[in-house]
Amino acid sequence: MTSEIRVRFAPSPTGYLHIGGARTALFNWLFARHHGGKFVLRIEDTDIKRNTEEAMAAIYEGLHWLGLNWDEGPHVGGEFEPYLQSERTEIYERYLKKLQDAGHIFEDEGAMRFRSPREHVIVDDIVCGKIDFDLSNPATHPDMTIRRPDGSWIFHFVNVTDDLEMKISHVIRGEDHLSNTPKHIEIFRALGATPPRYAHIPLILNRDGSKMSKRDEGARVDYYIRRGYLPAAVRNYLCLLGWSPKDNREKMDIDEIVRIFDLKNIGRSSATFDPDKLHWLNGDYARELSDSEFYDLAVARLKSNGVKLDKFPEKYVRAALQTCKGKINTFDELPAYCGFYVRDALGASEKFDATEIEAILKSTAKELGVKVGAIVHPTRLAVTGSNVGPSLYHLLEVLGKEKVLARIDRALATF
RNA sequence: GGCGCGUUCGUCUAGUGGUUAGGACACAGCCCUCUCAAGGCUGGUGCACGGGUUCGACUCCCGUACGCGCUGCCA
Repeated sequence: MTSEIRVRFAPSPTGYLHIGGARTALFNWLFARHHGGKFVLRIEDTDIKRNTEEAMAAIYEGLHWLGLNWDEGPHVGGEFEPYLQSERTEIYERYLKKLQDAGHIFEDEGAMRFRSPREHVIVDDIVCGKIDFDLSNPATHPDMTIRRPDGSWIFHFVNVTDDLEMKISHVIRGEDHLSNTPKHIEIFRALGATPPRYAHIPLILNRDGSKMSKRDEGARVDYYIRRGYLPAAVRNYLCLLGWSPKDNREKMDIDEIVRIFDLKNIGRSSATFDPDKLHWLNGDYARELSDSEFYDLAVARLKSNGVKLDKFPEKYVRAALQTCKGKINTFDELPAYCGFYVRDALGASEKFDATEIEAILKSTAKELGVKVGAIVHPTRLAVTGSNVGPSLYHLLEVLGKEKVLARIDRALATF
């Protein structure tokens, strides 16, 4: 008998990876990594209507982006192949037969139903504690269908069958499944098997307390990919939703989280997703990027936005982007932030450097008896057309003497 | 409706009988400063409500309210 830790993430291919699902996957992954166990990916595509290749690709992409690699599942294979429920029909038939032979199944207008033992079922949940469910009343807990007349399978049955067949030791899933758990335990027992341990994690809600749904753009992982978030930051933020290191730490290295992750430290109440906090945390990660990492990400971002960086000398681009490093929280803010750099170009002249510019502006301000800001602001506006932006001195240096003077002249002529 | 779960600043959370109820995001002010950020400092806002138990409850028990989930031949 092995006591190997085996957990799974079993999403239905809906066309995108839900942020809540991503966190469920993350917690399973953390648990597996912490214990040196296995993280299995299983696609629950019993509902053929929405089972498409693209829908599954969205799940793979999201998990990859977050760095949640699976040890068994699609693409990587494993001892319990296949990992798509649509390809496991024979296994389900076998298990159905088993239940039938043991007298747990009856037919109802062509559908197969599981006859409940009609007892109390105690769910001993790692997060929620012991909960007593009374399933004795058929009126309130009808016998569940496990197979439709057309032969397709119902979630409860195939989910349990696969968990059993794949030797899943711990089921870590959303709390929306808590009420389903006693039914699942009934099937395990009818199959003569010991149910896995359960850990139901709190749900992630919207600002208004509603469940995050596909309608909310922030509910999809691909939204964060598109908006230029850093996967490590999103992952870190997700860890903080429902789980806590208990010592006030927030920004944490994933290796450290793996080291201390414990289901015992998962909370009981649902959490509201806070875009502001994620934005802040992402900024923290962005500021920590090395110059080259920042440069690579920035260039990729600008190019995907249609900016033709090839028209500019790399030296100029590097200098320009360098002044933006540490200023932005997400990369989708970059085009608007530094766009003026590339509207038209001019190489920086040698003597026209930041130190010199700063000295000139400061001495001029002193002569005029005004604060430096009184000069800096108009200059910035004249040169950049905006009252916000990177450090003026560096900005001017990078822009170059000729262009700067030309713009100032033009601005002055306008008034 | 029935069953289940939950309820600490606006949000994420720490806290398991005695704390000035702590941290973070957001917000406001100040400092720094060429702007914006970043950083530093300061500030306000919180234990859903009502009963118990107790010398003493945010912490334990009961109830109420509110929220969420399940109650499918969805997953």
